[in-house]
Amino acid sequence: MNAIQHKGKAQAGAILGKIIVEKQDLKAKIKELSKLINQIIAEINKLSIDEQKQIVIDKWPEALNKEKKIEKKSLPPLANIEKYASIVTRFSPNPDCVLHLGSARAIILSHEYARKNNGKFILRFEDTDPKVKQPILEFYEKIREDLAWLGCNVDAEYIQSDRLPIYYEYAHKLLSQGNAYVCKCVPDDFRRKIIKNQACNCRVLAIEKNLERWNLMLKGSYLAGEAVVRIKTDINHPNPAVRDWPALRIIDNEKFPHPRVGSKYHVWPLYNIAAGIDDHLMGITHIIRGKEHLTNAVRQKYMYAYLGWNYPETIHYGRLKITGAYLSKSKIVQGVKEGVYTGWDDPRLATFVALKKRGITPESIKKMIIDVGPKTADVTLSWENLYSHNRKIIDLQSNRYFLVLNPIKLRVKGVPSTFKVNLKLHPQRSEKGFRKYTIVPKGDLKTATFWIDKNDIVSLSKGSVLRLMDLFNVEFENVCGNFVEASFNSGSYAEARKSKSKFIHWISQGEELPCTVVMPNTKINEGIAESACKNLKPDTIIQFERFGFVRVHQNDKKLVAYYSHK
RNA sequence: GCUCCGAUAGUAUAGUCAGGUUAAGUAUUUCGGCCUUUCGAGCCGAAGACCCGGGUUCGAAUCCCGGUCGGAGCACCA
Repeated sequence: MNAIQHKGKAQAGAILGKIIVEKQDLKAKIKELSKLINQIIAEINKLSIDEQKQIVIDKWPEALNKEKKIEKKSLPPLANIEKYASIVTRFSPNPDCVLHLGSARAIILSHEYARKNNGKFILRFEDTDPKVKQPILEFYEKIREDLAWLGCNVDAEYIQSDRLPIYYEYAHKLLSQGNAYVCKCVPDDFRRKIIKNQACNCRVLAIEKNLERWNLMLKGSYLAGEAVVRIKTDINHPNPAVRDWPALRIIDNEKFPHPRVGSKYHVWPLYNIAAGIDDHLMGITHIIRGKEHLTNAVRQKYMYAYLGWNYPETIHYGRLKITGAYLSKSKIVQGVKEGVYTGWDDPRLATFVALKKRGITPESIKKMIIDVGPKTADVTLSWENLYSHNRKIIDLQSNRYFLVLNPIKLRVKGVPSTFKVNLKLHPQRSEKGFRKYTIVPKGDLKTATFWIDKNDIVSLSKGSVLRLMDLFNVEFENVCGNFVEASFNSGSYAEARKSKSKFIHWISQGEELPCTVVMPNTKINEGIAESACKNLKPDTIIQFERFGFVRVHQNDKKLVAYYSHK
């Protein structure tokens, strides 16, 4: 058997492996077994491949039937599910930009894992930096819309800027325990010391002193930058970034008011204390976030230990990129602000609103992210992959229409009679109905006039036959000014197939509707669509045959569509 | 520089934890062919990968060590 698979030469190693798997008890005698196998193989390999085949057919006829199995792609199971009564995950964006493909992993994995395990999915806005990463009011709502579009419904929503008293309470607790201190050092001094494993002077202060400083902090006695609450960790921790991390700092609340709570607070929590406390209080069982947070987990575990909490399970996935698109919030924000992009939904961007505009379905994004899974390696996705997922979804639903770019008139002489055609809206689903056109030849020459694409007649010589799809065949004569001259050839589809004629799409003159298609690079294609497109509603995804899928954006006297992909 | 991660075809992923049933499975891509009144879909076929070097072992994609390359963190950002 093995010999046949390998062109008449059996492989000892593979056979040995197979036998051992089937009969574990032979392991002890492996050397003898190996010898035996080699002898047998030597004999078998003397035989011709046909002889080998015959033996197999005689003895094990079923062995040659290959079988194929189809597996469904799904997520690996979550770690330690059994430890928790129910699974809770969260997605926690800073509302400083719209969501984009880079966030897709956090959102879809968190949501998917929650749903798969009958758990809860929480949305938490992490808007605790009114200064450096200023939250912007419009994005709270935009993010909710993005999630809804993706089909990731949230079970609960929290906003951190509503929760400052909670963070204060725990800060107080940690200070009272002596597990945190108010540090008044200049950041540079602190850094210099901590790198050398030296505690700063504030670290050793009495608990009472620290609480006193904390009260002064809250009262507003310190200016921004003058004091910061630090969580004690291990001064000798190998990673300097872990040592005594900052938990709360002072921000000038007049200069930097918060968009939601204004100037109410000047002491703001930093990521690790806010997210750390919230994850516990909200009962998060599995944190799914980017690997840039790997050391944050280490930092937070100190705080969890002080508070007697168990740290949730974590999944730290790698960065996700897609070829040729910026997935950096700052670049997107800057580009939109400067007018480089037409808006958050500029087709060059990989924001969800842009993808939506281009007719990329949320299902396809979901499939792709689940396909990629939760591993820590960075991935660079290719658009082809996303398109392929999307195509599978929209191909089945999208109606077909004709779009003629580079229109030129085709005059067909000698059309023998009136043609009434029914063009299928979908090639595989005739139940979807038809587009109906009537072609009436005019004048003595019985002429019918159409719009066709200039590119379809470029290398044509006199006498070549073209098939107007679903209509009839014409014989090309010449190009005369703005017209392509042709004559009626026959109505036979079979003939066109047989002669391997080119099949082209067409629009009957008078049935045209101006149309522009915006490409993913913002280039604009002007052309005409068939009149049946008149009633298409915005957001509909259709396929222009021999061109590609597009999403209808506007349809008011002129059809404006965004190109998806082939 | 310090501290962590990671590396399977062009892209993505399975297999790695528990070494042998796998000369590496799947999707996409590309190329042939069939089919189809689209250059779409579908069907059939082909191409294409275990980062490198050592070690352990009868046997390594899998375990160990070293290197290379890539990424992240080292903020009073999240």
